[in-house]
Amino acid sequence: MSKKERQQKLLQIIDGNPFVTDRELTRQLKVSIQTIRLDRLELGIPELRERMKQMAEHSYDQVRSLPPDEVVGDIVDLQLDKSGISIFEIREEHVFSRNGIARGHYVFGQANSLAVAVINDEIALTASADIRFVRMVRLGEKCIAKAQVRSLAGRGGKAEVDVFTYVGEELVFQGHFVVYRSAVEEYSEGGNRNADRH
Amino acid sequence: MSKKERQQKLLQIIDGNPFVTDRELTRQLKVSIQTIRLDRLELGIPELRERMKQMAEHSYDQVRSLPPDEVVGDIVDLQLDKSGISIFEIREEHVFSRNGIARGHYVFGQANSLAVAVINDEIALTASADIRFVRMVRLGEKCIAKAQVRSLAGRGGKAEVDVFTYVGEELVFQGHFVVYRSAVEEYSEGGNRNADRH
DNA sequence: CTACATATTAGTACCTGGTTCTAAAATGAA
DNA sequence: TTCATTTTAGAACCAGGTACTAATATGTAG
Repeated sequence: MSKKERQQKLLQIIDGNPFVTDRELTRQLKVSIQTIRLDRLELGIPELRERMKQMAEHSYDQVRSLPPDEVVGDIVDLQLDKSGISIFEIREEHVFSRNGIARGHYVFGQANSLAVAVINDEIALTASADIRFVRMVRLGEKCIAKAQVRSLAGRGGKAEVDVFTYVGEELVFQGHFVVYRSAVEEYSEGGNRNADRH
Repeated sequence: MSKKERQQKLLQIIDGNPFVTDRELTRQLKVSIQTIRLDRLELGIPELRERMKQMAEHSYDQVRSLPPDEVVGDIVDLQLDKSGISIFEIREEHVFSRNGIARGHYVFGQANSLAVAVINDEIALTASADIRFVRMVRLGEKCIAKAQVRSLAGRGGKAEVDVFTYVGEELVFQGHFVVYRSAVEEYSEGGNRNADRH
């Protein structure tokens, strides 16, 4: 095996399992530990502990900045039981890698989260929805979802919410949501805008 | 400062910054490094490197188990243009932290992904859907989605797919999806079961 | 074949951030 | 005072390295 081949293999192994020590690498590549270390040096791969530290710091930053929270999208305006607006930017993790088109359930998720948030109730649950993906949404586009409460029964009843999602002037998604309110055990998909974060 | 107070403070500091070394802690708490280590021992707090390792492994597991990929759920059976079955287990990251109920767009996403995957076409795109959350899904429950292709127009036409999602015997979700096939630029939400992973 | 360059291996000293253990000193309460 | 608890000190050891020096292999061009 040539040096290049070995270094390619080394990259693969570490990519496949970043938690591998140099000692384990000597076993897999059948070269001395010094060679492994020279290879890492040439390839700019830091030592195991540094790799773990970077991963830990990265995930720590992510946890701080990206709370995997109740809502998809930022709710920028909310008039309870009336209307609401949410903004959601399509990033790498939301699209099909092949063509850069947003995965439907994110677009749906933004609308759904907003529909639930706009209903002023301890527990609001989506019961059903009628939706249309009007045009596909691409990586980098900013989706602005606007919700309007259409009808509103009393506590324990159902509310109807229409959501229209735009990119710029263009309509990309529309949905009609039926949301149940309070203590409804039969019907599913719950949420609460006041939910404790973390 | 009493021992208890100090240990409380130590917990706070490490919670606030898991990357702190014992040496830094001696400065902040004004006790010897041995005391810090005895405190960590009593409190069951592992050493810095172990903390970093755990964080790194945790985030690595998440990345592995949660490929921000084309499909939500594991497709276990697929008869193109006919039917398909997908399994999806509701985990921590899929539920509202407050009540452990699955967020709707994951349940939707499983069904949607399956509806798109079952259509035998380079690019299949969801055009619209009519869905109902029959009962809420809770943390730990395993959703089994079954898709049936109801009608199938030729290439470039539209297909209709029904998806029923069960937890055990119970129906939790049902959806009727209209999926467009091939080179349809107007209609959105795309996917391709053969898409390159990674 | 020889000479030279490159690649590989070996070995030592040293580093961080600890653990484990023993033991001495300080502190507090009965 | 006496005894228990708490705190500090110090030494040996560990993993998983870095940094450096030096010897040995291996390949390749002339």
